[in-house]
Amino acid sequence: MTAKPATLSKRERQIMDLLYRLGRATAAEIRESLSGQPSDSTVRTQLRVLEDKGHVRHEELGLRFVYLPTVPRHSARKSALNHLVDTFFDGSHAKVVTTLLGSDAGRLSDADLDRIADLIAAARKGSR
Amino acid sequence: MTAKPATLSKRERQIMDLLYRLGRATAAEIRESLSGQPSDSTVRTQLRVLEDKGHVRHEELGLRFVYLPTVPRHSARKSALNHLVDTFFDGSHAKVVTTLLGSDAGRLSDADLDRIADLIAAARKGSR
DNA sequence: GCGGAGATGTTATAAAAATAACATGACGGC
DNA sequence: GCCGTCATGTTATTTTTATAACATCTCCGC
Repeated sequence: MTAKPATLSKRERQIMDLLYRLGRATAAEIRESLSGQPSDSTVRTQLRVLEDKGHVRHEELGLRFVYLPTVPRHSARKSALNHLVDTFFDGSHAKVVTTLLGSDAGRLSDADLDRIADLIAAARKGSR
Repeated sequence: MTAKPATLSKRERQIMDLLYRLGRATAAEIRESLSGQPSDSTVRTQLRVLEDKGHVRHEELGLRFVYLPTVPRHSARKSALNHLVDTFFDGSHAKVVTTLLGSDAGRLSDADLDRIADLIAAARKGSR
């Protein structure tokens, strides 16, 4: 029982990101996805540290541990998004949206566009 | 001349974020905005390390140094946004957009909404 | 021209992170 | 039942970070 600090080092952040992508993962799975070839024991140690700090918890699945973030994805992504908006987009949601819509990568389907258009219509109504 | 690693520690990230928010800043300005009360000398040392690693550079303004990121804000924010989209939104731009539009914080003005609507119209045209 | 305020440069030290060696325990065959 | 595999637990070591003391230099005003 050590607990507390809350700040994340670079490797810890990598692991947390991975967990948020995957939802949950075993030590072995995490290890495979990490850059560098960290030893198995390295990864597990870090997971234990993260657990100490309260960032992850584990469930026992059979005899292996499955790790997952303590902060639900939804909350974490909200903070992350806000932080990014403040840091790179002057706090403007609109700037992010226009950037995304303008992106050539264009990962938006017609259905997506429809849904977004609806949201905009709704937002307009609300503000009148 | 040491150079290289490229990975950012937590404090370093704080500083970089700050620089991206402000655009440029002196050691003193950065110090003021950092949590904890790091000594002046601490901050300057870290700035020098960041410079070593190639993340920031400085210009001499009179006799003081003004630090600024080497990677232009635009590029950095692109990477940051992509990373966030991949980590928390399953790689879907649409999900981010709907989240932002749905946010009660509602930082969107009518003018913003108009602009976004235009972009959507354009996107639709493009895909037909 | 001297002294101090406010910069920067250099070097040192404490704390944390990153990595891994070594030890232990639980199946699942043969 | 014994052995090897695959997990986990414990502890140690190296590297990097984080922080700051101490030294130096440059204007500016008196």
